Amino acid sequence: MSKKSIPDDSKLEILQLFPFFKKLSDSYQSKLIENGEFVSLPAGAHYFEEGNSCNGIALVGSGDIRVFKRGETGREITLYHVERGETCILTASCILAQSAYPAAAIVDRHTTAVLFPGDLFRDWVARNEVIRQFVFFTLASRMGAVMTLIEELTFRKLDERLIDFLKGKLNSKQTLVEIRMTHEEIAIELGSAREVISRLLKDFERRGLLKQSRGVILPQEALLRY
Amino acid sequence: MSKKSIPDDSKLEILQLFPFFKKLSDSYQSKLIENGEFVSLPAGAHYFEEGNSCNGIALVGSGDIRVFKRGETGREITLYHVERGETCILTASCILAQSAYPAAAIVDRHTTAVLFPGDLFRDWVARNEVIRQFVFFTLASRMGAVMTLIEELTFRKLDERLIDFLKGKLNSKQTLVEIRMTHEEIAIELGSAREVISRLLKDFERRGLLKQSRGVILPQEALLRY
DNA sequence: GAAACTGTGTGACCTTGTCACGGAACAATG
DNA sequence: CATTGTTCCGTGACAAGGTCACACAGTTTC
Repeated sequence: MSKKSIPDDSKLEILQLFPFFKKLSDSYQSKLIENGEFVSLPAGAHYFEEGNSCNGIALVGSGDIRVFKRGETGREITLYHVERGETCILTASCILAQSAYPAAAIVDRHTTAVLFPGDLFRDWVARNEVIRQFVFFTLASRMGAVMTLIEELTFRKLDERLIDFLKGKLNSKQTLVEIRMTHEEIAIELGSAREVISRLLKDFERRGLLKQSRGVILPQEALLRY
Repeated sequence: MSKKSIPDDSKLEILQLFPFFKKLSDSYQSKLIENGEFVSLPAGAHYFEEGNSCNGIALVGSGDIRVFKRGETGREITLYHVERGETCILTASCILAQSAYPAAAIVDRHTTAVLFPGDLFRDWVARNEVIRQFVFFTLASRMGAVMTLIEELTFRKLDERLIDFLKGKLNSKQTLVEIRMTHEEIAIELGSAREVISRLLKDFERRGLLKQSRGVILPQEALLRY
């Protein structure tokens, strides 16, 4: 994990992505700016391994941290991503309950964040209503998301989930842009196997829902109708 | 949901199952006793449906509430049980984040509990360190449990999961007592289908791991070696 | 351009979920 | 106790998805 010091204004820039920050009193705003550390995490860095204890919480300004579970066979499933304007609430939960981290996390794309020491954070949650609300709200929504994931895994078919996943990749852009992911990466997102994703994508291609080339998927109009 | 008033001492009896209660100041202990309502929930009662909002949190004294997800096909998967000395932390999370309940819950066995109004509970969590610790600790451990469930669903085979489940039923008793559950009930616990459980159990029976009769599974020595 | 690596395609096989039955054990009733 | 209905279990056929083995096509390295 590489870190370097940076003037307060880039910390401020990140903190301002979080609506709760603006609701804080001036004195708390300064506390956060003073005690937060600006960190820069290179892609590929292991943010957490399963069983680690947490000693800091990060508010992410840019990049992407992937939180996932790894099975004994080496297969993986992504639980969720932490991106611009979000925080890894699982870390918070560990800090507050002083328990071990129940998953692994890796930096998918180069990430910048403001990092706060765990004990300080615990103290703030105890004293400040706004921060506490933020924590509870984020915890509850992740909890809901994780339960929805269980529902998906248990009841939905993979082809539907794959189509939803691809459409989700487009929604953020709005147009039919190409998706630069390998079949392996997609399998990891959905908790499936590479071969299975290959088969499904091939089938989608035959049905005219998309075109493929090495490392690239180019969705077609037809995909959106599913 | 049937409720009836009961003298304070049965409320006290339930509250004393929770370690955090003893750590509270006398004044908070009295607050809890005064403001808690003793409730008795008959088996089969719908405690919550998905999407409900939560207006109270229950500390369970006896019985069993099952929290689960239901798929479109009618299949179900159990997320966890709330039993003696536990609380449905998901309710707490909803109350604190003022969000909707992301699952369904049903009373599996007749349950007694002490129920607190949501807004009062929210206030206590804000003011009292002991209660807040309790909430965070419980939230974190459920979060961990749910993530472990995802891991199980994604990576482990059903026969292993079924054996673990059966052994888990024994651990609480310690001896090779009979397990009184139908195949259907087991399927619901594991998020599988009745026919699949039937097949596996039949296979286990052939291999001498257990004996079966209608509604009853009688584990054998051999089961423990798996 | 040969070698090494990475990404994709495919067939065979196994596990699990689904559907459609049939039948056995049990309970309630006249 | 015979009849009827309900609950629970067994089974075969098929579909979906995970696993394994291996071939081969693009890319990068040297």
